[in-house]
Amino acid sequence: MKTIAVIDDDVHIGDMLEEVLHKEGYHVLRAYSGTETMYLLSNNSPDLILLDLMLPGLSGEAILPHVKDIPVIVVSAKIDVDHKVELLMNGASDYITKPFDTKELLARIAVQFRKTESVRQIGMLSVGKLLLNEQSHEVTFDSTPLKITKTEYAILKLLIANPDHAISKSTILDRIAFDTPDCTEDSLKQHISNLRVKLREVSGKNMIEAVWGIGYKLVTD
Amino acid sequence: MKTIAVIDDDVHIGDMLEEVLHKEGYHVLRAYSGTETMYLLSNNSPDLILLDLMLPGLSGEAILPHVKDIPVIVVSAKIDVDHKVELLMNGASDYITKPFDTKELLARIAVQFRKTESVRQIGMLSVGKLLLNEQSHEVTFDSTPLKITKTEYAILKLLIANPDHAISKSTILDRIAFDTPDCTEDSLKQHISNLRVKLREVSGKNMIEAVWGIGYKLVTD
DNA sequence: GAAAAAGGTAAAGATTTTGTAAAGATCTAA
DNA sequence: TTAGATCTTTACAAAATCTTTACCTTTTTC
Repeated sequence: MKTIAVIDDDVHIGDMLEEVLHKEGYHVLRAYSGTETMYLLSNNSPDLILLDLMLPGLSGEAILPHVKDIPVIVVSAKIDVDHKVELLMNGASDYITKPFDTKELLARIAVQFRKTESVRQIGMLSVGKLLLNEQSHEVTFDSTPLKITKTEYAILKLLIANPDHAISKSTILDRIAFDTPDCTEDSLKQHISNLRVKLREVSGKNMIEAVWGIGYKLVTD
Repeated sequence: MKTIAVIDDDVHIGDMLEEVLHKEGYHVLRAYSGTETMYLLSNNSPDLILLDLMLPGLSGEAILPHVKDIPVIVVSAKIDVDHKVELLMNGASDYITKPFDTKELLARIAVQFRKTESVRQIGMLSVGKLLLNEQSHEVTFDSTPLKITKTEYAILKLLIANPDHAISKSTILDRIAFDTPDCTEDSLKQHISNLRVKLREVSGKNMIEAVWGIGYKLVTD
C-alpha cells in the first residue's frame, strides 16, 4: 500500500484529500504547517507528497529542497507561470492548481507511482559478491548461501537496493513494517548486529556501516 | 545531447517548437502524421516525445500504447478533464494544453529528463575539490574522505550550497535544528572551529571565513 | 586608547548513540 | 503440545558527539 503525505493548513481541503485518497486505497499522513512537515518527514518516508505552498511556518517552497527521492506534487492556488517553472526546477515533480478535479489529481498521482516503480523491475539485486534473489528469497555471497531470517532479508534488501546510500533507521523501520510491525529501533539494532555476524562469516569484513545519528549503509568497495 | 521527437501536423507549431528546443540545446526529430510517427519510432529512439493528439492517419491516442520506455508529453488543445485522465492512464507522462507557455513546456521537459536520469543521478554538492555526497552522507576533499559528524555535515551542506555567500548564525541554527535542536551560538562556534580543523588538514588553508557580526561563509578561490 | 562585543580554540563534562550478549516472548511446524 | 527458530527486550559497556566553560585574540565603538 502506498503512503501519501498531505500537507495543507486548510483542514477542509486536507480532510477532503484524505477522504479521496483513502477511498482510492492510499494510506494518508497529514501535516498542517511547515515545521510539522519537516518533523513528519524526519520520521516517515511517504511514497508521495501533496504539498500546499501557503503554509504557516516554513513555506512549501522552503520545504521542497529538503525532500529527496520522494515525488512531490505541488497543490496551490497560485498560477503564475514563472513561479510554476521555478517550482518544477526546484524539485517538484508536478503541479496542480486549486480548485482541481479529483480525477485529475488521482491520475497525476498514478503517473508518479508508475514512474518510480519502473526503476526497479529486476528480480535480482547485487552488490559485489552479495546477491539477493527476490524470486527465491535467497541471499548468497560468492555463491555461498546465507541462512537469513525474514526480517534480516527485508533489511538487507533495502540496503542492497541502495548501496553506499545512508538509510535512516526510521526509513528501515517503515519499510520492513509489513513483515515485522513490532520492530523498534532497539530490535533493529539487534537485527543489524546479527546480520553483521552472518555477513562477516562469509565476506571476512564488516559490510554494514553505521552512519552516526542517521542509520546504516551497505559498503561496496 | 538529448533528442526530442516533435509530432505535430501543424507546420507552424512544429517549426516553433523545433526552434525553441534547438535553442535550448536539444536535437529535434519531426513527424507530421501518425503513420510517419510509427515509422520514425521504428528507426529512432528519441529521449522524449512531444505528441499532438489530432494527427492525420493514426491519432495520438492510438500511438500512445505503442511507445515504451520513452516519456511522452501530450500537447493538445483539448482540455476535457476525463480525456486528460485517460491519457495519463494510458502511458502519457505529462500533458500541456495549447496555447502553452514556452517556459513551462521547457520546465516540464526538464522534469521528465531529471526523472529518467535520477536513476543513477546522485545528490552531490561541490565547491572546488570539496564534494558532499548526500546519498552516502560523505564528504571528500580531492577524493580524500573526511570524518565529519552529523552536525558538521549539516553546517557544511548549508555553506557549500551557498559558496562565497555569508550565512547568518541564526540561519545556520535554524536549519540544523532538526538534527541538533540544542545547538546555541556558543556550540556553533565550537562546531565551526572543529570543521575548520578538519578542512585545514586536507586543504591546507582556512575554508570557512567569519563575516563579522553576521555569520560565516565558505570561500572558493 | 579603553571598554565592549564578537570571534577562536582547547579541554572537560554531559549526553547520545551504538554494539553485543543474554534472556524472555512469540511464532511456526511437526 | 512441544521443540526450534525467530523476534524483542533489557542491560551494560564502549564510542562518538555535543555542549559548556574558560581564557585568549581580534574588531568595533565611543
